[in-house]
Amino acid sequence: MNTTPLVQSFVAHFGEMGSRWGINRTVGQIYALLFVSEKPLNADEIAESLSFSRSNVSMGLKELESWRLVKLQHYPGDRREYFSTPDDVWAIFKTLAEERKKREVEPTLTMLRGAMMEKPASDAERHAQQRMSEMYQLVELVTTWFSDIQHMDVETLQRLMKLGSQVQKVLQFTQSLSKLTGRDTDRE
Amino acid sequence: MNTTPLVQSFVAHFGEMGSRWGINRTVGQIYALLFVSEKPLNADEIAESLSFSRSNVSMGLKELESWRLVKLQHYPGDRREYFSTPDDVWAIFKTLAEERKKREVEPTLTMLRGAMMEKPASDAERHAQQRMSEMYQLVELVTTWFSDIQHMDVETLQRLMKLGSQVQKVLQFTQSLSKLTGRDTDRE
DNA sequence: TCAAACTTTCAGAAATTACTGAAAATTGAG
DNA sequence: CTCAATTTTCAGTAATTTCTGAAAGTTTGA
Repeated sequence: MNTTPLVQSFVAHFGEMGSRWGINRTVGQIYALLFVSEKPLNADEIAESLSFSRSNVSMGLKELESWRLVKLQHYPGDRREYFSTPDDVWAIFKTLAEERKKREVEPTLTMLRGAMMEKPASDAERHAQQRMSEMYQLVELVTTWFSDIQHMDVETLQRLMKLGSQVQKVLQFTQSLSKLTGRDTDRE
Repeated sequence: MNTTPLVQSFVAHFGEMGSRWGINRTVGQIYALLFVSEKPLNADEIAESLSFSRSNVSMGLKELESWRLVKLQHYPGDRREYFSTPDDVWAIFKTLAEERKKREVEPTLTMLRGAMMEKPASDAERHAQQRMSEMYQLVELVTTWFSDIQHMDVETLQRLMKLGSQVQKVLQFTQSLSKLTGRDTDRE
């Protein structure tokens, strides 16, 4: 496997970023390599390209599978497993967001809910609960919204994106409109 | 410093989550403690509460300062520095998003721009550049949109949030409206 | 059922990251 | 300016995470 300097710098960048993220260097690099590869790669090809041990690649792929970020396929007459990333970048983004939500956001919300249920034993606890509740509301707000977006198709999304800061104007407009029509656009 | 079990579990959770994030356990715990604390704390109080060495707290606070997540204040007649987190959770969220963008997104975009400028030397490179360009567009789209949201005030934001999945409907509605009025709501 | 082809597991080694205590630097009151 | 209070730095150690090679496990075709 010959990797060109172009691909190499991309792969290296993902390695560095990966470790700044929760993901480790190896995993980041494997992902980057698969992302730009023209065709699916098997574990040995990956190991050779990145100069990792075969077992390290196996671990990395397992991790990527747990994130649902790689596709696995077979070729007739070849028993090896070939890996690739999904083509649609938006789909990749959605998967990533979903997975992070499950791993990072949900446990936090659960913990906060638990803490908020406790009877406060002091002024300090009352204050702590108040703060936790503020955090809870924000996180819920953001994730709800995020999941709404997640269910949009690419075209709608791109239109919404292009709309950009006008979202605010649109919002104000629909609100004043709802007063006229009497139909509330607000969920409350 | 006596920390109640309620606060302790909150702090512990942030420690664990912190390491799953890019931030280390110590930093996560210090932040959590400050977040729920009724009043600003000095470094010694933090060190005692969390049983960290004084120097570790110093490092952690420095890191939090670099993320602009803590406020520093002084009390008359007391030379020690007292730390707290901003009150407004939305402001905290914005700061965090801004900082992550600067540290993680910008460098990636720069790298991608660079790679995309290169003259492709092969079919494989052409394909790699195509993929990078797809990634670039997605990241730009999401960050542009994010920064639009960042500039909204809390009230508008909360209305938008409550609107939720109806955003899609609103969007479709405004689009059909623009055909009637001839005024394009689209930036393109 | 066997054996070759391939993948996974795992204990220990290597590398990285976090933490501490001691010492240096800074700060501000007198 | 001096000195005590406070904070920061940093070299060394501890803890954690990553990576490897060897061995065990699995799959499939003959």
